[in-house]
Amino acid sequence: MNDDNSNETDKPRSATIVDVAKRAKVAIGTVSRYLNGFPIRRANREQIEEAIQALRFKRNAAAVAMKTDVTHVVGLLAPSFDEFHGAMLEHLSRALRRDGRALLIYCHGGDTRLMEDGLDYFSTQRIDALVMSGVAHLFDRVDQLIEGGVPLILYDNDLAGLKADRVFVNNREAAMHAVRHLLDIGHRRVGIVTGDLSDSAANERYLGYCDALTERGLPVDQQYVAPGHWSILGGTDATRRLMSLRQAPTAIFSSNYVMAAGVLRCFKDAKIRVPDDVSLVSFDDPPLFGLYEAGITVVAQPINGVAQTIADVLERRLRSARETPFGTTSLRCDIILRGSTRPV
Amino acid sequence: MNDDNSNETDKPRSATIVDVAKRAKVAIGTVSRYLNGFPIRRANREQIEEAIQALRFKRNAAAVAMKTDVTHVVGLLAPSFDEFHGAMLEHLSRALRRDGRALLIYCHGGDTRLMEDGLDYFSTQRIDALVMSGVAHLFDRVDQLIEGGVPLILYDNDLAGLKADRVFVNNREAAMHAVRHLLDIGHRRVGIVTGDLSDSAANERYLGYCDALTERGLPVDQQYVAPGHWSILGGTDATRRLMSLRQAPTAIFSSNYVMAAGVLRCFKDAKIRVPDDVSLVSFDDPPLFGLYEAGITVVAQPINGVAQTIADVLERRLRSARETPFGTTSLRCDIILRGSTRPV
DNA sequence: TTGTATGCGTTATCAC
DNA sequence: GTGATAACGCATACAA
Repeated sequence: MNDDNSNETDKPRSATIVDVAKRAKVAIGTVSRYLNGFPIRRANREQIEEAIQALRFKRNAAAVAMKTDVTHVVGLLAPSFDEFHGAMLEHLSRALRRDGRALLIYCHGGDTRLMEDGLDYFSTQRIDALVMSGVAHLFDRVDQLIEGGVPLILYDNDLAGLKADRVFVNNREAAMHAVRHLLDIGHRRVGIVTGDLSDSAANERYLGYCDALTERGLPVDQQYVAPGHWSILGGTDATRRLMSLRQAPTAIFSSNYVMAAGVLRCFKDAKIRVPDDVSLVSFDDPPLFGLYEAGITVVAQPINGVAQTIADVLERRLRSARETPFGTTSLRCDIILRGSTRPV
Repeated sequence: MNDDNSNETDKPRSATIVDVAKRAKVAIGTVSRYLNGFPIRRANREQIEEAIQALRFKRNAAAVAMKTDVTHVVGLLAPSFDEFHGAMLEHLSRALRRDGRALLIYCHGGDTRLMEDGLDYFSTQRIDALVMSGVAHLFDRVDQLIEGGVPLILYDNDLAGLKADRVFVNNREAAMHAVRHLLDIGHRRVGIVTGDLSDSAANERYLGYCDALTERGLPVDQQYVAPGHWSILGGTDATRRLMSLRQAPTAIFSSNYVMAAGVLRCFKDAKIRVPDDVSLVSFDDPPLFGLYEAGITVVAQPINGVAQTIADVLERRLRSARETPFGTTSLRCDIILRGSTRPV
């Protein structure tokens, strides 16, 4: 008899389905059926519910996972949880909750070793699916995970060739519209601060920039293309380079908000005023951009929309087998005109 | 014999410890011993390692959890993942990883129903510990979790009476220093935008504000105390109220950065210039505050320090039994002087 | 509908 | 050190 719980120091063992069955005076299978929503005789149901309440019974997810191979946990692998990924995480977390799932997160900070460690951890934890922003050199590891039966959903940045669902924004068109706006108000020398062009997101945005120029019959002058490596420092350096050109640009398009912060940093140091001296448009719309001086004109990603879509796609794939063909969704970004741009 | 895996559509069943044992020609127990770092005969070790590689074996965390009641997963319950909680999450995630743990997150957005749902989900998932920012009306639910054997660590906001470890910042002193700075440079009418005073964080910061005034022999005039309810809108409203006083304050202290954004919003709408017309100091230092015009003077919370401390405390409590007395750590905040304050 | 029995992948407890 | 074997808590196939 283990009825005497003599060791008080240890974690108290919580009630199991057996305890519930015993107390409700029904069979263990009946309790299980109740828990899984199958029809139950009314009297039994009440007994069971009473027992569950009284015993504070909570299903043991580990045991369920072992039986069913379903954990109701989705892995999220991200480089950081800044304004962008943080917002993503928040919305995604809520959206997944709708279907009874939650996010197990792993933050790799761009470190390859950590990414691989994260993938290992996830496969040990038997996550139901993986959501991540693509990273090129992770192809093999991620592919193994997929072959191991873990559905993958890519957001933000693509990783071509993977058997995965994808949810992106229309990077190219959005960037094109942003730059077109600058051209519309008379700018002719428009600089771009790019992310790493090996990243699809950076490349697409760069191509959009080219599209806008080409559309107007303007050449793509490489001296106006400054790599900012997605970082604030990179953004500052890139801007410094751009602004020291003999023919400095009159407008700058930043491929993300982090680098735009770097751009602003440079402007601040060099006493360059926005938009009096230079116009600025940035991808992403972190909350504080609306407040900066006259406000920063931005390409606002529909982060919530991306999160909802990921949750939808995930739910469908997890529910209806795995045979569905993989799809790519592309969501439209809005351009928000604020005070950081003005006609030349 | 299930050696023929005829169904290709389903999730392929991954290798188990049994497969490894078979291939390595050792007993299953030996493999387990190897996996858990116990001494193993050299020849066996090599066999096992080869098998693990070849079979791509990954320990099944669900099975381990079932046996040991340890999941290596820590729950994080937060209202949102904005700049503050997002940064917290990022640092904490990394710090926990050091000890082989990861974060399962749940975002409640202030909704009581969601909080309770989150707690239920966590207890089903058998998290090893819970990290959260205290919320008053959750006392009973959280207490149950603790009684159920889940260690709790509180950060950001206290929830008095709970058997938990606590990691906070020196809210009161930090706020006092911030307001003292305003007094030092000659301000006499200093307004405060407070959070919900039922939250310890808001109250402490308010008390710090009072301390600074009292220290200088100044009265705490309630008309200068404007509740901003932690929200951007609340911050805007509060500021509007403060600035429409016949004797409007010449400086404002905002109890967090979200409300400070609201303050700035109000200033922008009312064409009030910072710091020419009014000085501003805010709690929290989101990345973009350093760039705003002349920069916002802030009380910077050591978010990384808090995260590391939480990880340390957690590790200790999870390792060395539960009998250790609960502790409260208070970390010091730095004041970063930037351009949003100036002498009257 | 309900009860019973089996097994999921590990760890832990034994004798060896 | 090693090899068998009994749990862990639950879902499920099967017989009733």
